[in-house]
Amino acid sequence: MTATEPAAAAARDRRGELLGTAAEVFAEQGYNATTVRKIADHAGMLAGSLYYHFDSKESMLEEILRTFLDELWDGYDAVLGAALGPRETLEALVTESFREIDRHRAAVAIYQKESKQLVAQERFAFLAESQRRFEKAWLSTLERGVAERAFRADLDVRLTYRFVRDTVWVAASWYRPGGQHSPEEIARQYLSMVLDGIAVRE
Amino acid sequence: MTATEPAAAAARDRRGELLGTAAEVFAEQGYNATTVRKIADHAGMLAGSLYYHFDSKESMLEEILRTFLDELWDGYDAVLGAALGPRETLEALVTESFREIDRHRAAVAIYQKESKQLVAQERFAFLAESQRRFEKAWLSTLERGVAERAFRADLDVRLTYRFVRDTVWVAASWYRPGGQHSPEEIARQYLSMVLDGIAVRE
Amino acid sequence: MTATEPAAAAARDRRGELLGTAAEVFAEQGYNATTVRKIADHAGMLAGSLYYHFDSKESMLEEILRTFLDELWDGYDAVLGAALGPRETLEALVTESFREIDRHRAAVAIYQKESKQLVAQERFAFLAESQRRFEKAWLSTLERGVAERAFRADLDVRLTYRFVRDTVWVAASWYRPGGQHSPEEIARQYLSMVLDGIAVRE
Amino acid sequence: MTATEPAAAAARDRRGELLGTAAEVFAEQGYNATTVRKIADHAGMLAGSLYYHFDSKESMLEEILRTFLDELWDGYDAVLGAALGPRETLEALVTESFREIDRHRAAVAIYQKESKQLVAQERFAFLAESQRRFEKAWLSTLERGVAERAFRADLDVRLTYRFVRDTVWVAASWYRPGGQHSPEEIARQYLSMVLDGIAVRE
DNA sequence: CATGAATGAGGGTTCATTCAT
DNA sequence: AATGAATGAACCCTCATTCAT
Repeated sequence: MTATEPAAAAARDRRGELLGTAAEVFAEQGYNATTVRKIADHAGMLAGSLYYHFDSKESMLEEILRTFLDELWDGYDAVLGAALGPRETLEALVTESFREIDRHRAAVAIYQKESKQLVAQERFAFLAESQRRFEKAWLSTLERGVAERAFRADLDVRLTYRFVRDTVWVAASWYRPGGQHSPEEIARQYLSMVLDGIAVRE
Repeated sequence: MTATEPAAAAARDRRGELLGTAAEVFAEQGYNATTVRKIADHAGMLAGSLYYHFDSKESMLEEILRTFLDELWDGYDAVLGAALGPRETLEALVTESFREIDRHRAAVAIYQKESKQLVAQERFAFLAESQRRFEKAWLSTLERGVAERAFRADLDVRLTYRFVRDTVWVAASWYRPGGQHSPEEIARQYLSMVLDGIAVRE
Repeated sequence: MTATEPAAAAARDRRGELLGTAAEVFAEQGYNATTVRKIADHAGMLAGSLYYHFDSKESMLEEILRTFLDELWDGYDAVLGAALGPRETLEALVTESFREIDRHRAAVAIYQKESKQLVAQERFAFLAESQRRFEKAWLSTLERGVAERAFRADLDVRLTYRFVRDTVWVAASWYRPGGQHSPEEIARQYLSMVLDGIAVRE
Repeated sequence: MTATEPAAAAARDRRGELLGTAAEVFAEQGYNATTVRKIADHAGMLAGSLYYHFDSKESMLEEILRTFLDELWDGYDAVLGAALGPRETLEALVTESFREIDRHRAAVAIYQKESKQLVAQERFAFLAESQRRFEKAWLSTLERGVAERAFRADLDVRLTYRFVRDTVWVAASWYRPGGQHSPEEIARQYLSMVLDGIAVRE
């Protein structure tokens, strides 16, 4: 270890802190409505000072989303590589999603709200790539489930995909970490509704 | 009929057209990212000309949302006043919601994306009022359903409320009117998933 | 007399009315702060309609000021041509000025407030011409008065000119026609102060 | 003394410079006709840069007028608190006024031209307050003077108040600091006219 | 690392003016 | 004569960004 490493680690931490602050403000006010000055206020510095740490407001957004998606895919890939049955896969994906919402609430909220406009930009092409992988993972799981009679035969798979996807991620808009339900508990209840429905079985 | 009535009707139509155009652009690009010039471009006029018809960009947004909510509540009130059982009420509310998404897709999308920031403003306090009524209508329907054993006894009613609410309205982000499914058809499939779940019954 | 003359007279009257309205608004709110729309509102018509009667906002201002100055000079020329002594000339000019304030209060107020900026424009060069004649008339009267020992020998004539000029015209800013003092009465009191001062003579 | 004090002093100076520039342009062109860009041009910067120092064009105007009135009242209060006779008070007030015109020519000119419209606004209510105090100070001085036989018994005190007030302040429209007459010299001549009149005493 | 001051590109809005009806 | 709708230039202001200190 050289003497510069602790300094480098401190710098990394500062970046992380600042990104966290930025993510919170982006999530709460919307990316466009968030001024660089507001972020700086929350961080206790002046707007110009942020440019020592980051190239631009957009690069902060990019880093926030990239970090989130990298971690999300670490979790998803572990699930998808585990060779589970379709129902278990779906359960694991949903649970993993709620865990990500718990850890990256702000990033998820930003993603939900802004990704549709952002994908059009070259710089955020990685969002489209992620969406394609996401769709493929879910669709194949659902199709496998229908084929293996784990899921109902009459499902419109694309519609169901959108149903489950939205249903899970929109939760980021109201979820508050540290609330009375753990992510796993919320996942369990969501899965119960999605899998078995809310109606009483006759 | 006086001679001025056709002119007044024409003026109303023009307003309506312009609001439709504005709603589309707001929905597609986001309210903040939409410049008045973009709206004017879409309408084939200059930015300043819009101010002959409207007081401000914000007043356009307000009128779009007010018109949508007024119509929505016309439909909802009819359902709620019909004294249906809880399951039928839920079915009717969901179906009505998809009809509104069909008729006011842009307004619904705007509502979904912007209402959280907007309610903080005095001018958009009517959104909060609508949300309260909305929540009350759904919660009471769900509670009634649990009491009457139409819905499962183990439901977390608040969680279920959010689940169903989001599930329905998020559809506005991908729904395209004139597609292959009618709103009623989509409502039917959503209801099938929400009520009976996607898993095969053993 | 042809049949068109009454119509022409009516048109002249309408112009006069509109100019009177415009002058009032200009005087009250300032020329720049007065929008064409405000004038039209006061006249009970739409902004565009004014352009049937006048070429531009500026041409309204010009006509208001020209009409006022024409009448003012009619009065002044009568006084100056009457071959009075310097003190009597001064008294007559001041009295005439208060009569003009009474008749053209709005125009005088506009003149006071705006002429300094306006003279720079070609179109309003007539204001400069009027100011030159004005200055000449007053200076020569004062100089004559000093020479003939009607006015004090120690007067700084230019300073006195500005003193008397401002003192009189500024009255337009608070004068209200139809108040308790007639213009002649106000003139008398002003003259008493200007000629004899406000201090008690020992 | 800390190290930050010189910086704070420099910032104060910059504000002062900019306000001086703005006041000059406001005085010359009128508040409404003055664009923020023109001020910035005179200050050698871009329009947007002014907003680093000031909240708005209006706040610049407010600060200019407040600063002027604060200083004016410092001077007036000293005079009024000195327990002079009415004639000496009047002389001192007039002299003080010309000194203020000398120091704040631009602000006085702006005040003269704009205050009538401005008082209507909440933000400029302090102008009305100042006017009330001003009127009270002058009226009581004049009344005292009449009672103590320093001023003529036949004065219409309100009319005289307006006469003197206008007489003094209008001078700001032509006065140029650094000209051949000092403010005290001009005050002396004005007082001579106001107190003793311009006519020869018989 | 952070500040203070400035840049420059837009953004929402106003308004005198035009013109077909 | 007057209306209704539109134009286009300009205006005040915001904000991401830069940079010397």
